[in-house]
Amino acid sequence: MNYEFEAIEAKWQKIWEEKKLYACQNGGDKEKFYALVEFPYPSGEGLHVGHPRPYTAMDIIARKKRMEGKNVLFPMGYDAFGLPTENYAIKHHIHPRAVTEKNIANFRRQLKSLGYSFDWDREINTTDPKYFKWTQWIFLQMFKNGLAYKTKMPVNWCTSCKCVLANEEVTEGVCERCGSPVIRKEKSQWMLRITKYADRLVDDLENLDYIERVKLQQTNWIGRSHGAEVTFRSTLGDEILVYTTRPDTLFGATYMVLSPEHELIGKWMEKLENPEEVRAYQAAAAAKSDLERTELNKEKTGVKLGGVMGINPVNGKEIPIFISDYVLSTYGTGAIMAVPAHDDRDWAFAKAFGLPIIEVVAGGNVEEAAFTLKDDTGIMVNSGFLNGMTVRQAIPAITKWLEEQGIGRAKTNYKLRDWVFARQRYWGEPIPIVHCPVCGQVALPEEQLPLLLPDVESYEPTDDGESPLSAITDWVNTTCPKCGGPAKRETDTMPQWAGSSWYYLRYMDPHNDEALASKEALEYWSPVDWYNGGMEHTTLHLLYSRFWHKFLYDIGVVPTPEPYAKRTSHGMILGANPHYVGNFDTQEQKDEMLRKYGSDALRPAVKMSKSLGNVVNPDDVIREYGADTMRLYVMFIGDFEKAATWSPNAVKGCKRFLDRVWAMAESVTGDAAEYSAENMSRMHKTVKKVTEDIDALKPNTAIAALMTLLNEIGDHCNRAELKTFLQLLSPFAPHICDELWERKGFEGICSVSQWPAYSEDKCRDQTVTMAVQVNGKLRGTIQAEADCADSDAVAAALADEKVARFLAKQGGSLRKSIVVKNKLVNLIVK
RNA sequence: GCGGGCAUGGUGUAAUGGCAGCCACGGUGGUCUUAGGAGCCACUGGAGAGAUCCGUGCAGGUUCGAAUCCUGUUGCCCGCACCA
Repeated sequence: MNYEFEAIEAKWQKIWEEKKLYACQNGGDKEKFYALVEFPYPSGEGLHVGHPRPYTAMDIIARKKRMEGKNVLFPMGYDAFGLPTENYAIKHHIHPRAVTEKNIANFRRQLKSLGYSFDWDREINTTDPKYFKWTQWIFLQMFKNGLAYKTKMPVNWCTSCKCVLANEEVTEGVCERCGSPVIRKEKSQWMLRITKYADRLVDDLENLDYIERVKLQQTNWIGRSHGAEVTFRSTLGDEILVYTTRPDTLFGATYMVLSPEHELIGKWMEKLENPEEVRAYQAAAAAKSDLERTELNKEKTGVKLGGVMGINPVNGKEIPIFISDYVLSTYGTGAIMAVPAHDDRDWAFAKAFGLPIIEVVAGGNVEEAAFTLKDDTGIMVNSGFLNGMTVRQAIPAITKWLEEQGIGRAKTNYKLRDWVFARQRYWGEPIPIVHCPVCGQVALPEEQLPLLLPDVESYEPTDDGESPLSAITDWVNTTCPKCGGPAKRETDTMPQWAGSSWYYLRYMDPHNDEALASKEALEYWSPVDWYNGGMEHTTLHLLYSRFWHKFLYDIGVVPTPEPYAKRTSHGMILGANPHYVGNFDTQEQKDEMLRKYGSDALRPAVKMSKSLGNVVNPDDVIREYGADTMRLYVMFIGDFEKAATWSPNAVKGCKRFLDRVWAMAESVTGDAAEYSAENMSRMHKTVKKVTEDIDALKPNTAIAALMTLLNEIGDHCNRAELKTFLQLLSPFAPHICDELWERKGFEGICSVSQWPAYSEDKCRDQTVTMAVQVNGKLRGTIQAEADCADSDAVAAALADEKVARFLAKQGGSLRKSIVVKNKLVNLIVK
């Protein structure tokens, strides 16, 4: 009989579901293991081939841990609030809830068709009121603890989504989601005080088992820098506070720069000699989108404030004050002292405006370029009492002096901004706050949670930037929970990242009505042992959820200071680029592609997209080759951490492998309960290799080892060897293994059988092939007894025919020999 | 500009100081066949008839020995980007 994957996969998926084979318990004698993958956003397009890569990898880990006797929590759910669903609902006049339900049903079907060992009893959905009740509850705790606040501030505004965006959602000045330009807009916004946790979010990374690039990216994003705040005075008498990481260069400050939005400018405006010019510059800066600011950042612009000067506190020198948009109002104090000799941007500005450049750290040529090294390379000059010190010595010395003079202090700054936590859209969690004209912002009493979304006629965002909820007057108008007077509900909703910031906790106890999860469940399962997800979430979801978790830890809700013990990340799956020049034979065609698509035509692989027509639908692959082949291929495609290109041909190779596994199983006869002597070390080696490679997240080489084993023993495999082979393959291709296990009459179900053991001892061969080098170059190989004495190996090497011939030809005598046990002999001859 | 990563056959890749190219795709030849876009077998880094020689982006270095470590350099990818 042939390998009929369609019937087999349907059969086993049904059995697993009916037996609840992969359900786990909260508690028990077994050691717990919590494996987590990022839950998907259930889009209308369905599962992308990118999804099965991380999901299959963690499924393999979960399945192996289960076979190793652990109590494994491996859950799945849906992060279902969000704009695409809402936009689809608007376009097709359907309620977003209906769209969400339809999409989830499709995702669930697709996930089940891949045979993942999720505990389906724990499925969650962030748009379920029973779920978002607790999202709202956490928000209220933050509000009560002063971490959620509303403030008027310039925000990122997407001109197409008509919605504010978090800093993390803006890339190169455009909306990360839709690619439209983002502009700055003054708006009153709910914010979360993530900056309060900045230090802990950086420092606690140290003890986490995260891959290095995730730690680095989070550290860079938080962007902690140490420096000093220094108070300058103006000739009009005001104090101007600046932030600098280089207080050592204070004597070299030859001018100052304020951001165009700085408050002192308004105060001075009356007294300025050039108010028109200043106002014009401010207006121009305000009108620029982030994109324009980014594009124009090479050329420095600015306006000198006429009629006011700054006074350098270290030497009393009067220096000019400029406004320029290279100084950001949102970082530091929005004002800087400019030291052109030792800062690249200040240098460029000084050159453009003909300002003096005073060297205060010797070691470079400040007329040619700024000298910016912050180590012991340079010596302080032109700097009064700092002269002769290195930069490293000067920084604490000047900081101490500033503190003594009462005009400055050490200061730490962060690039991290507070999190803009509101969206002017319908399909999100309502913010459970009431605005009372008497009492102000009032938290909704917890017993009134969840605060449900009202049904509305239209989900269209309004042009004035208000949420569609603002038009639902019977929902908006309410009474104040505090004073009972008339009040209005908050009409903004939470951003998409809200629900996903704590979802891993809900899986621990998903049906709890009393708490987000029981104390016992949280104690038992925390922390997540292994979390795999995309690099694109490093500074968004991953950072946000660490922040929420730390807050929940501080108020005693969760038992651990960090949510995830280990974090790994997968590479993207790319599609073939139809415009790639390598696809074309004639020079004319190549030129045509280059002309049309530019450097894009030089990439063989690109992100899959509908417009390129290179999208692969998992349903099609499963229909043609089966889920086991699909799983195997996405794991075999290449290094898990790197981007990989989908190859329709390579999929066939995985199908062929499974066909051969089927044929091998059918051919096995007899009742051997032990490996044959001939295959002994081979079996043990493969068990070791597969065991270690799964733990090291190298599924590609584990599969290669299984393919090698099949090639080696396929035609003389005994029953014991087949049993182990099926168990090793089972996490990768569970359906075919369970089927063959049953057909061959093994006991129980392969998927939950005990993971095979190996012994180091039996991994060793009796005789080994050793390479023989002469002066480091390979000249032959010898067969030697394993672990033989070095002298025996050398003797055997010298006796080898090829080696002897070479030595005779070359002449000279043996000076030295290096033996690497069981591997190599290197003869040094001169 | 800053931070990180990568570079190996026709292709995806493997080897992380010890026989470069495991495994797979593709290719060539054979076999079976009414047929082969199925299966099976053999070969498949380059040059050479061969013994051999050459070969991991490029140039150096360390080492008995380097794809692997170090220095420099070129190209590509990712993240951040006027963060003082």
